[in-house]
Amino acid sequence: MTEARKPGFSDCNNATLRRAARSLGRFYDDALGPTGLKSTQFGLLFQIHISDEPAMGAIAEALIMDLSALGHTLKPLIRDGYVGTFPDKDDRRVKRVRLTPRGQAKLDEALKLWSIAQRQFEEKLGAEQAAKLRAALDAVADLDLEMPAAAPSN
Amino acid sequence: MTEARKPGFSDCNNATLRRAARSLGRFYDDALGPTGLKSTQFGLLFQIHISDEPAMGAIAEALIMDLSALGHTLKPLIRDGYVGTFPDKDDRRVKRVRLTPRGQAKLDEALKLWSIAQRQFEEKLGAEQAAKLRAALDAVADLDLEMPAAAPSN
DNA sequence: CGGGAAAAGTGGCATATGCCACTAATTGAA
DNA sequence: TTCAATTAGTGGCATATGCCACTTTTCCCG
Repeated sequence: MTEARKPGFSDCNNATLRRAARSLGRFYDDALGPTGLKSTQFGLLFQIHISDEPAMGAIAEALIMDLSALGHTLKPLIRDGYVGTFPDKDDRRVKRVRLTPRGQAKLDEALKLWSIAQRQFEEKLGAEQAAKLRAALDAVADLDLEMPAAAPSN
Repeated sequence: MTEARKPGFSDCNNATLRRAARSLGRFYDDALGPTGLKSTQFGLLFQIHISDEPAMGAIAEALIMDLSALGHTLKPLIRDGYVGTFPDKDDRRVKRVRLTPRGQAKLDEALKLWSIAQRQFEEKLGAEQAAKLRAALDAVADLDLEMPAAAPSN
């Protein structure tokens, strides 16, 4: 049993990517478990940390995620007091985000566990393989994928 | 502007993977848009299609997803009449899944659009790069990732 | 300067995924 | 045979993500 995959199985790049994402996500989630953060939240806190009080749009762009999705994802972090927001001085449409001291502390705590998971993963896959994989993934993410938009705009 | 990523940015394999998944997912979702299926649903229908009336557990294992998550994901597909379930003859705990004629037709319809997206993606990234990437992703997914489980079982 | 277009978020709705606590069936001993 | 352990799913709860329709601000052009 357990012959899970058949030859010619799934050549779908997207399906393969998601499958790996579920697998790896579980691993990092488990590693971060003690902090109470999901790996996605950790990634978000980290992105905010390395940015300078970024606007929501900037975060969404960096992470290639929908702006409204970011807003939703941010809520539990705000509720738990890890991040705070404030309006931009010059453009009242813009909402900037930053870590609270509590959020910074939580990130520091999470970074320790993250680095363990990261190391373990790279031990299994090989640091070079991992680096190549990340590079390939970044290439995919930054690809200019647009549907041909069959219908001429008018 | 748009200097999204800084050097030494995110070395997190998981974050990089998710970012790429969001990006690629959007592309395939757009491509499948006309069918009303999300790329995840397409993948699920396809997995059921290539299996022989698989049990839910078998699908979950193949896709490396949580069994309950699979159950949830299956609901809209059942509601829309694309898949049906029935109890296993020998083990009443087991619930098997199969495509309905309507589901088969929808899958056929989706496959056409999927292949266009797939081709376009591989044109941009390069078929060989894509194949290598899928292989690497499968390797990651099938890695035996386990937390060291610090606490001895008892 | 006035009004329409563009930009940045928000809220609602729907799917994707996970974990946990349970229930129903089976299996494996004693 | 009987009961504890295991297996397969279900349901509830929470986060992750997207799209769409709006609202508020800015921008920019005539």
